[in-house]
Amino acid sequence: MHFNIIDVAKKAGVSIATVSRVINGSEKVKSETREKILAVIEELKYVPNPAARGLIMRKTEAIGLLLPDLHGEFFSEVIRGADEAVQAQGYHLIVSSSHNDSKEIEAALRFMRGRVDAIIVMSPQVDSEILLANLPKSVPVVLLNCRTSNPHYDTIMTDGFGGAKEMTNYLLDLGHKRIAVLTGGENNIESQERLRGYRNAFAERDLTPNRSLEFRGSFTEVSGYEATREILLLKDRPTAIFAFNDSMAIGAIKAIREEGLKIPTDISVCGFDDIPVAKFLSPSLTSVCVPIHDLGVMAVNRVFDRLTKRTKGASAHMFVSTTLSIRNSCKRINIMSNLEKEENVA
Amino acid sequence: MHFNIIDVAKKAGVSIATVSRVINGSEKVKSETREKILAVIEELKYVPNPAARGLIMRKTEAIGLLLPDLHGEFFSEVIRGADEAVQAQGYHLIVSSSHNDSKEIEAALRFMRGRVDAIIVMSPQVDSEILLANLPKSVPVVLLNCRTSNPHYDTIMTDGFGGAKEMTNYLLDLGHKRIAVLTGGENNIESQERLRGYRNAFAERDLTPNRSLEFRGSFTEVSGYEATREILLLKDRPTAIFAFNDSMAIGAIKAIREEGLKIPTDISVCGFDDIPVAKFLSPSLTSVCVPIHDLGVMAVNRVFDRLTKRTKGASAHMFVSTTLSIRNSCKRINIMSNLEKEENVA
DNA sequence: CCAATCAATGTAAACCTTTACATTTTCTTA
DNA sequence: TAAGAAAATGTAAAGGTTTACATTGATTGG
Repeated sequence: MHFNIIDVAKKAGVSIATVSRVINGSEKVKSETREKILAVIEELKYVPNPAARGLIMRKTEAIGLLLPDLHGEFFSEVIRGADEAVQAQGYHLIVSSSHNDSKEIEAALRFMRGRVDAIIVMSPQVDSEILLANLPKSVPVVLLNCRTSNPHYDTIMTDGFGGAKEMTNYLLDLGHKRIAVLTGGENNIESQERLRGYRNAFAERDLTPNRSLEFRGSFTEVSGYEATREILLLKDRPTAIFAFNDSMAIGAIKAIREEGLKIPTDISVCGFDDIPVAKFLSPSLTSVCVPIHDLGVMAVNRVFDRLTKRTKGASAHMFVSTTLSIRNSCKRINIMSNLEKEENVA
Repeated sequence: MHFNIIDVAKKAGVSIATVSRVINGSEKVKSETREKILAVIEELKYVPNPAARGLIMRKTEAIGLLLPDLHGEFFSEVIRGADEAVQAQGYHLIVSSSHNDSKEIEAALRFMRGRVDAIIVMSPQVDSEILLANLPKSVPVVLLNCRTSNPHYDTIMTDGFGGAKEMTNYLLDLGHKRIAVLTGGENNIESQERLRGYRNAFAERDLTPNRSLEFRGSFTEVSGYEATREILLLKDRPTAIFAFNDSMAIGAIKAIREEGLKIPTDISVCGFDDIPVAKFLSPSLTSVCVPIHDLGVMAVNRVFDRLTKRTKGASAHMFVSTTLSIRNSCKRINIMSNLEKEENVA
């Protein structure tokens, strides 16, 4: 059984108010009294109940973080960044996963009611309506890569369009024409944006990307692996595979290796996100670098801005740009030598 | 502003008790009344405050999970397993990281007071005393890979000793004699156990492992990378590197590649944990397979056992055994051909 | 030596629920 | 139709805190 503040007060022969005062360091308490109380606290190993305190203070010192999933390095990094930023303020993190399911989102958001001072939601799949309907009105909310344009909330979006476009341009510049893409889910905003970027890069060169080279994955290693096996069966094999995240790229690499092909000699592969392990793969993976860790930090910092300065100001909409991390998994295609080869064959 | 149960009661023209009854589905309320209340709840978008409910019910429907770190696939998998098991019971997870710092452990444990129904702690580094002093007495606790032999708590331990021994035997059987190891921190129980297993495998063959081949890492890619660079400088280079976790193995692979060496042709590498990405590396990484995800599940299940059956029974001490995941990063050394080579040189 | 001031401490309301017990309303049945 | 039972609803305490306000005791100035 745990003791409460009343037990401490009784044992120390004072009122609970005085105990509360020494716990919170505030007010002036006769040092004699203070020490006596401290001694009792130590003896009873009394720990204040933060839930009760949160109730009356309307301050929990916790931030809620709702992610689609807890699986893999991407989310792991977001969590780490958020946790870092939160700990720096003496706060704590309450993490939940939604699996892109509106019921789970609702459950998680309910759970957080009264338990957190602010909420960060990352939900690239579940659409506006459902999400917004469940968002609490009483605490600050930051939307991370959510498919909503509601200007009422603070939002942070990574530039999937720009990143994918840049990567596609890079591949096109290397001479690749047949570039297969591995997309995430149909209605995943991140996947959609990346697809848009990919297509746009082609369009700007008056090229039409081949729709039959757009393969549907689900941001998992396995889905990348399977889609790539299909791709490798194609008679006119693409010269490059652009996976819309690194996990799928990792799956793709495995499938390619199993087929006895060499990367990037036989086929180029690149990913998106630039998760920490990307640079350690072999060949090291060329990827679109998203500052994943910083995404978490930024979201938390935004939350604290709201929390401290009672900034009633208009909501902020941040756009996080990406950079290319060029490594060794993509190769220039020598068109001339290709032509020559064909000529030789002819 | 959020509404509370009193607002709902007023608006519906009933008492808060009745509102509470319809919220909790219990008791019999005239269906007419029930519907009216439900309508008001809907209208006001009322969500009960679980913190307040937790206070009086002494049940929060949350489980605390305290990990050394939130970084990387290993912890990510533990979290995922725990989250899965917890969600299956309609519970939620409160995750915190301690960074192996006793102050942070204390802070996290304080935070959890009154906020969780049970706590799972993984703390391979901070020692018994400090940990035990801060553990709550009022809720079930499960210790995951902690350096304590206190029989009072439920514990789950992975068999680091057995796993490392098995892997070392595997390497010895392949003909390796000079096997370098990359350890975790000095006072990390997991690292200690693995080191013990490694040494024991040698001892059982009446061999003495070369202490100068025990390199100190910290379970991170970078530390594995750096230690390996040192190793590669050795005049009498080891034929195999056994990293005590996969992250360090990944770092080792990078260092080896940078040196222009081939795995496993020039040097064998293996890891520990068998994180999901291990099988996707190239060469795919031979590793000691720890059922990471299941560790989380087991811990949670143990917690629910305590929570449901008020099992006052003696605490359980589970020992999780490992298996070898043999892949392509380790090669048999042909001792004969080595000898021949030397002879040729001579 | 008394009133005024100030420091130290105590009392009780508030935060938002749930629920045992009390009360009111409705329904049965003689 | 009245009494008694059953059903529906209400009242208030409890859970563990914080804090505005009240009270006590000591100190100071006249």
